[in-house]
Amino acid sequence: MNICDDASLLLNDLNTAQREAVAAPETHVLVLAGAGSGKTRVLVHRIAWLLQCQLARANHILAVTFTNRAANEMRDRIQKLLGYNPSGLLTGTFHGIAYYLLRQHWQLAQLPETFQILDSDEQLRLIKRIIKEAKIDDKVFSPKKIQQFINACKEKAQRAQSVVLMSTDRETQAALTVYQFYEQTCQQSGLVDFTELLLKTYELLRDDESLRKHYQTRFKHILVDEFQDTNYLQYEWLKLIAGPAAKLFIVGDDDQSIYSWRGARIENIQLLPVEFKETLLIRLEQNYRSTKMILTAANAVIRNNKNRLGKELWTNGTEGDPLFLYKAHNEINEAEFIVHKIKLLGKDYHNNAILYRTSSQSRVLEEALIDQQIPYRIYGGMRFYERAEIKDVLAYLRLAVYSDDDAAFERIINTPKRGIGERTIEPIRALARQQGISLWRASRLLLADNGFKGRAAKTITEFLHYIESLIEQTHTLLLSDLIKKIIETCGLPDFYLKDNKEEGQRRIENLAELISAARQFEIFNRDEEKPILTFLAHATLDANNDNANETNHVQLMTLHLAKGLEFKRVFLCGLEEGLFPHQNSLDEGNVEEERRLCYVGITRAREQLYLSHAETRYYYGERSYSRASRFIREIPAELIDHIRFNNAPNYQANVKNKNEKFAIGTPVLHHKFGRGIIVDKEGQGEFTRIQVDFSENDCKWIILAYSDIELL
DNA sequence: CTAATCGAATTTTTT
DNA sequence: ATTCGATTAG
Repeated sequence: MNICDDASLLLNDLNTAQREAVAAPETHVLVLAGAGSGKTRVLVHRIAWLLQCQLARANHILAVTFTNRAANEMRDRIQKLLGYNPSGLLTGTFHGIAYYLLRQHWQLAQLPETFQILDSDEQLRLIKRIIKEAKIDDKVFSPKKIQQFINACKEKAQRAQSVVLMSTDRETQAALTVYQFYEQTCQQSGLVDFTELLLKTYELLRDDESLRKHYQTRFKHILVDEFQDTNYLQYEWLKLIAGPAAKLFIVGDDDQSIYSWRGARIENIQLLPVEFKETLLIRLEQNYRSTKMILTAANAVIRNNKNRLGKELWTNGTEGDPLFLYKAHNEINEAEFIVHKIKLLGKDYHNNAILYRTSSQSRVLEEALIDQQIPYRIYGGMRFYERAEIKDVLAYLRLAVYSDDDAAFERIINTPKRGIGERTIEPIRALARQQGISLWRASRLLLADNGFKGRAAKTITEFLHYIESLIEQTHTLLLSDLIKKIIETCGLPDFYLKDNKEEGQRRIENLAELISAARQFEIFNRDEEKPILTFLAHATLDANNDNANETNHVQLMTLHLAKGLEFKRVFLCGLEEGLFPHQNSLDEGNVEEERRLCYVGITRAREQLYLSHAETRYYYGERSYSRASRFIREIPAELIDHIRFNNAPNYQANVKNKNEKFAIGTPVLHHKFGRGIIVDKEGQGEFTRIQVDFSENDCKWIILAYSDIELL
């Protein structure tokens, strides 16, 4: 048996198309992989195939994903499949790999060895600071807009000097000025934002021929997952690192492109076969996840999009249940319906996912789940390393490792409050700007020159001494002990407690968790040469500390977060015009992306799919009324079962105005059931009982009324 | 310098 | 409704 016969075992449980992809000859391959068609499987098997057929050694292979979740999953599955962990195989996110390259070549990239990664939050803070310093009117062009502008420029590989302005209006001019200052500050403070990671490596490879040759020779096979999410810079970056010889193995699905608002270019996937001649195109259309009903619905919806490569999912699986549709009176009623159904459908709560368009929709759902005492977990929101307390402590650490880090300096100079306010900081900034030095150096200079008056001099001295003591300890203490030390001595815990007792306690617990995380890190990275730097990068690049407990919870998340996941039962809620598709997308003329989002949502379900919409819901504290989403209409009616739900035929509340006389036909508003009219009444005074029709054609609700009923 | 108060803005989110 | 930020009063 030769090696390739052995490897053919890898092909055993694959279908024809998957096999064709995995065992493809050494050319470029573009795999159009529909939802649930086993794309990760193909990717992982391809790597194993290359290794086992000895087409490549592990260090010849580069595998790129977008999220850490995907990268971790890929690594796990490769190890499971091969039975060992191939050393030298480089897998990771675009940003993770770029970071790796910059750490290797920091000198060539003209960075300090201890350069720090700036997350979007810190990037925004920095931009705001610069706007203030440059005295630019932030009402003309908001900081967020400028942040987007800068990132967009970088994603087009445009430096501040080389920006090609589309328009020369005042706003754009101002944004460009900020961009210039921002670049300067980052360079000076050794700060690299997310996009900069990619841009810097891109420039490095572009401008340094020997380095470029080195990597182009090393990587003979480059595999990319979720290619539809790449932006311009990532694509250019990829082409550069691939060079003329490397073979690309690209997996993606244009129908699941839902990140255009973040710069993802669906065109890349269409461009690839044109730019890389002799690309083998393979479609994976057999779906192993969902029932026929669900797939038919998904196909029917996505068919309404004009701009697609074309693909139709099919399955050998069962017909399955029809889709269920519930029309709710309002968002509370919708939530009650979903929770009621979940309760009815058994105790395997983790089989249920509730998906929604906007995260604000989660609150009502959460309340309904609490009300019925059903365990749940909301995904998204604040992640561990994004929490203020964690970032505060890490800023101390950053300043200790690299004192010129202005972002870290600004963050903690007066956190906790030590009486260093604007009056004191402003001269430091001025000096720093004037001399072209960091805030840290400026404050030392100013102190030496007796530039601080009275109290300021004392507090600044204390602060500088404190940081200096930390700097010394970076050489002696273990990472986790250093963090522990910082927490104990910096005064943050007391500061948090003083601000808010309960919240403060939680923050302190998180700080304890940070020490554990550092300990964990030490254990898993024993031979790490620069543990502090790597830990800090890990904290920013992989902010998720998700101890995804596989416990029995209903899962709540936005549709965006659901991509790549699957659930036995999916509740897709808030299917209303204006919400989903979202009004902003309609205004921008980007319904197709919303439709792809809907397609993603539908194809998350293995067995049952519940759709729901509410006739009215609260929106920014105001009631709004909307029609059912067009996406519901795009699903063939014969696939849909309309369901009714009668959860409160006798809703009781207290009379607010006992002597009120209610006439039949009076329009009323109820916080739970929405708008209706009084159709009947019995009794009077204190125990008046009215019957209200809250939906013209459905069931009637008898209300024993009325503190929360408003007469209209 | 800090605390309180008022007003504006509010899709989606990874790295 | 709720949050964040800027302005204003202590």
